[in-house]
Amino acid sequence: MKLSDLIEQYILDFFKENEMVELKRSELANKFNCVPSQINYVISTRFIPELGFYVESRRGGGGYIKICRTNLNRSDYISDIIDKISQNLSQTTLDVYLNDFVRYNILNKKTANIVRVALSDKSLAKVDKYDRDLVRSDMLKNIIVNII
Amino acid sequence: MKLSDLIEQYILDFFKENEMVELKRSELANKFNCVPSQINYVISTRFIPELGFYVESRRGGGGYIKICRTNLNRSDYISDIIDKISQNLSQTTLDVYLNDFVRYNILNKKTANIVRVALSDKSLAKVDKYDRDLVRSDMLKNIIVNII
DNA sequence: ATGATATAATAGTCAAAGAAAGTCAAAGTT
DNA sequence: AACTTTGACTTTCTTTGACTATTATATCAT
Repeated sequence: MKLSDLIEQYILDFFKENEMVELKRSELANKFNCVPSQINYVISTRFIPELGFYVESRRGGGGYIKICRTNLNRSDYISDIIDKISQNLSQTTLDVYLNDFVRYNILNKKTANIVRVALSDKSLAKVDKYDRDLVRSDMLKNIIVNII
Repeated sequence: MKLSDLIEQYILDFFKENEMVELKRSELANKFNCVPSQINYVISTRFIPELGFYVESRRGGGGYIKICRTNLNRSDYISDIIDKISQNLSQTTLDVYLNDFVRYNILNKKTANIVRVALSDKSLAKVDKYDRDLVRSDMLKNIIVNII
């Protein structure tokens, strides 16, 4: 598994117990034997506002990175999410969303997987490359609208 | 025997033990002393949904190609369907299939509906009108081999 | 004590380098 | 003609590092 995925998982594990995770960037980088900015990469690709994570941090002595998730209930989450899904949805970001949907019980694992497959680049191979992310976004939005 | 056939056989051998094979394109190319794109050729000509395979991949560091197999024999019904889904799948025909799937307990109603919405013309609005049926066909085939 | 300044300890940014896989068309085989 | 092999070029995602920005603490002058 990729380093970034490991770090993501490590952080996500905290959320099983907690609403909020506070970490020291350099410590974490140390634990995973990487440069500190790798942590920023993971956060900016996986702990995104669209999924209800918000991140605050402080530099200097005693600095920290705090990741919180807004604890929406299921129906609030659903009504919010459509607006937040941007016009462009990459395969990778879709994955991040789908994991979240499973967490919120919007889709079960099996269905999420079907959606993942249906909207994959492979399935969309015949769609113009530059339109794929647009189409994916439309599809996901339609799915969500329909669930409501 | 042709190189492509050798590679095909090599991959198929894994399936004797396993339902899923994950490989590194460049490693495999190396083992067979060929260019990496040869692997793509083998996959795209032999590991296709029509034959019960579902393929997914990822680029970048830690990338991979994952091939999953569905035992089409397990269900004559399904393999028939895949054969029947031609290159072109209209919205209407999709509906027919989906109803069948529900009847045969392959998908539950809710999931079938999600698929219906995801593959609808509305979701595919940004896809060239003349390509929609092609895309729909690819999507459904991938879904089918994936769910079994 | 007080305020000013330096120093150390953090975190952030951004672009380049790296590590895969994908595409496509030309050339080669059968 | 159909299928296979090859390779140059593209795209996607990750890792790294040099440089910047911010904050806390220590030190120094008054």
